[in-house]
Amino acid sequence: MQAKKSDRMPETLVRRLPAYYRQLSELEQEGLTEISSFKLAERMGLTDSQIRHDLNSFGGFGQRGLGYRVGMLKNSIGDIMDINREHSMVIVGAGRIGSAVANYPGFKEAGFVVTALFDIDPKLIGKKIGGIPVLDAKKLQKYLAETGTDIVVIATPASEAQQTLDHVGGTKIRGVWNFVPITLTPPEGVVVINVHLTDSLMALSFRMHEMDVINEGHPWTK
Amino acid sequence: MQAKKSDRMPETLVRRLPAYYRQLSELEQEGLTEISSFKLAERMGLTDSQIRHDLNSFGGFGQRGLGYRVGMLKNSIGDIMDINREHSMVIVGAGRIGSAVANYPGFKEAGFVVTALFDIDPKLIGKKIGGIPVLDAKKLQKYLAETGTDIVVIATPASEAQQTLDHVGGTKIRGVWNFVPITLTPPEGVVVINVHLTDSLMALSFRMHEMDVINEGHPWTK
DNA sequence: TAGATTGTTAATCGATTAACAATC
DNA sequence: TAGATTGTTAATCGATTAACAATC
Repeated sequence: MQAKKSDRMPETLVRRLPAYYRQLSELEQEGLTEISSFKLAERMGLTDSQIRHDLNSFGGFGQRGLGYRVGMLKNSIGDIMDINREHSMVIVGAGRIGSAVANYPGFKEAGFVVTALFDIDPKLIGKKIGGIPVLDAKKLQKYLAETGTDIVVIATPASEAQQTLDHVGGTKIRGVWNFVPITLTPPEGVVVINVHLTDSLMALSFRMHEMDVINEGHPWTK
Repeated sequence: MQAKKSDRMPETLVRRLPAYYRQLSELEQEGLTEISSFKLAERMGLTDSQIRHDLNSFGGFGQRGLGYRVGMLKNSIGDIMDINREHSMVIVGAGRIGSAVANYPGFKEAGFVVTALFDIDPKLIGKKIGGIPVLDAKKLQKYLAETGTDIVVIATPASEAQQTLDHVGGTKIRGVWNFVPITLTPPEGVVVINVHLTDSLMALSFRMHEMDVINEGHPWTK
């Protein structure tokens, strides 16, 4: 049965889940064991009502009169996001973007481990980048079939990105993390999350410009 | 006069602006000179109504009966985002995150040029990373005062990020691009855009897990 | 117990979509 | 002109906020 789109959680809520997780980790490190929706809201710049609403869309995690247990809630949200286990990733494209991702710290400590890079360039194959071996891109499908890889990171030239995604569609991979700044069409049953860093910079530029426009009292439309 | 929050464009719309720009660039490369809201919507997975609505919040760029001029619209959206000029950036923190950003291609071709990295480590000061000089972090404020730097990229250890942001608040810098996975409090008059890559990975993990949960027919709440 | 705080429903707000007159 | 497509207002949809009974 094809899942209805309405079964999926709203994007706005999904973006808040990692923020909850991060905040709860910080509270845990501070040694706090309980927190109310009101205090959590204050720290995160949300409303208490929204937090209770968000959490209750996954279940009742709190105790009336007391609030939420920090460790228990963190663990529950970890279960919901399925990050209380290790995920393995491969990076397709060992150029500058792929190298930057391979060298990026923080993924590993969050439990996302890069096991291999793939490239077509014979000068790169056999080398290591950030301690991770670069393999022949021809062997990608075989590698994915033989290993329990969870996530494919796309870091190819723009011209190759859709084709790479289509290839991945033929494997058991169901998650793709795309760094290439183009609009991709995901194969059936594959989740694609885009990281468009240049878009993020443009949004920053817009907000800076918007501030000027507002301060000058000029509306956007004449 | 303090700008009302309501003067600011909705976040959902701001996230679509770079996507419009990117799509129009692709159309331009394909040699198309006109496009209707209907065809643009089809390519982008939006509705024609939404596109007209979005564009009209900045002005009337189309011609009834004809559609939109690709080049003209791209240029107009570029003006709105203020990306029809070069932006200069400095990166604070020349560790692994800062290096990855400094080595990342694509920013430069989008007109965002990194002019310097800053670090406190004497072993790094004086070196170059991705062709960009690493300067002494003590000289950051002076550098910002003397140059026309537009954007500060924060890539410090988590413990230093808020302090770095507070320092920046005392300069003429009004845009900060933060790669550190903590919740920062922006000084008055400074726009902060966060790039939380680990959050993005967690959202991917959630969506993959959600697919399983839906397919198994298990609701999130019992 | 009394005070506190959740879980949950109803009210509000804002964003998206539909509709159509204006006009190229 | 007739057909096409915008600009713009009204209707709808969905997300956020408010309110309060349940209960720790």
